[in-house]
Amino acid sequence: MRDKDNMSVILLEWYDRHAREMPWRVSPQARKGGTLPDPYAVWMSEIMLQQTTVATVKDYFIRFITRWPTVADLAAAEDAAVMAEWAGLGYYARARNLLKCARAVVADHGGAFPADHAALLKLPGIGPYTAAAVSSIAFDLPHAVLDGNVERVMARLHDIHTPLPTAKPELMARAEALTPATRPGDYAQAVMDLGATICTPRNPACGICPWRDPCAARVAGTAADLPRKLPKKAKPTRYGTVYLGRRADGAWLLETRPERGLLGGMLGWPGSEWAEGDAPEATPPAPGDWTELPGEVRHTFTHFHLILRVMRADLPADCTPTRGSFRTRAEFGPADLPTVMRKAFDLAQ
DNA sequence: AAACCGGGGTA
DNA sequence: TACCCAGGTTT
Repeated sequence: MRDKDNMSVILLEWYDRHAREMPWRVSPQARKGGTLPDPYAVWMSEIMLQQTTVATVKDYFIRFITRWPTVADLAAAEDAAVMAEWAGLGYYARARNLLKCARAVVADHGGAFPADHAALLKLPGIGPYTAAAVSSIAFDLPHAVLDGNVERVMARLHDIHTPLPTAKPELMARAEALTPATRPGDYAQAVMDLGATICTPRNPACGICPWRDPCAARVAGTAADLPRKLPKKAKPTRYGTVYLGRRADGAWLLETRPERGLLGGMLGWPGSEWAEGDAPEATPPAPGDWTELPGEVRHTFTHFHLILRVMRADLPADCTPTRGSFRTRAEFGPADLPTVMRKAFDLAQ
């Protein structure tokens, strides 16, 4: 029962009955018939799924694949069009690397994703996890995927109490030891599905788990407490000011943020720096009768909380801004903004 | 090795 | 409101 081949067979039998439908996925039945998914679609979905839930990704994936059906189409896209389509999904470096990677696949690989794990790893935005996911799911090569789901499943299956990230090499070794030579692509998706639907962070459904018998943590009663994690440090709060200027024709004064750093390459409102402690000095991006809006914008990023004052002004038709540029109603919609900037827009409506 | 990157869901 | 989740890149 604990034999490696039996373990994978048991999980694959469960997956054959319970595989979740996803727009980028080929069913286990179709895969048994020899159909493999489009590597471009697998890659696109895996980039979007980094740090992001399936429910959120689905709509974005459909829009991207519909608008850019092949990697060559994406490689030829305008940078600003891709960034606007990505708005709201977060971690915007992913979108910049998405384009870089598409262009590298066209330039260096003749427009076809390589199957080889090492070649995938050299592409922008593709790390160990994504390289293993693409080579296993799209090409059925036996590479072990180790995402947060698999880390949790392995920690529980083997009752590993070492906290993350220290435990990562051991969890990887366990994941590799279990990866089968037959149907490795379905196996990779199966173990991640198991973590997402049965072996969940809280309240794992051990009673209906296909690996219930061999699971060491279920026997020890420690499943819900694993994996252990090193404590994280508290988030500081930063303060800042943004300026929402509107011209009589309805155009808004916006700026494109620098390529690197927070919200890199995205549209935003001109404003002050964001700093801890006292609110930093703020200079309007154009002369005008600026008034502070009631309320404030609160937003939390990965490593700090942000509180923004929002200033509003109606600007003259001949306004010459010192920062940013006007975008007409046709050139701009709030959906093009990252969430924190859209919150400021909502406050002004 | 540690810090830097958003947004959504749940309690 | 507070807390949880989670790969890749940069420094």
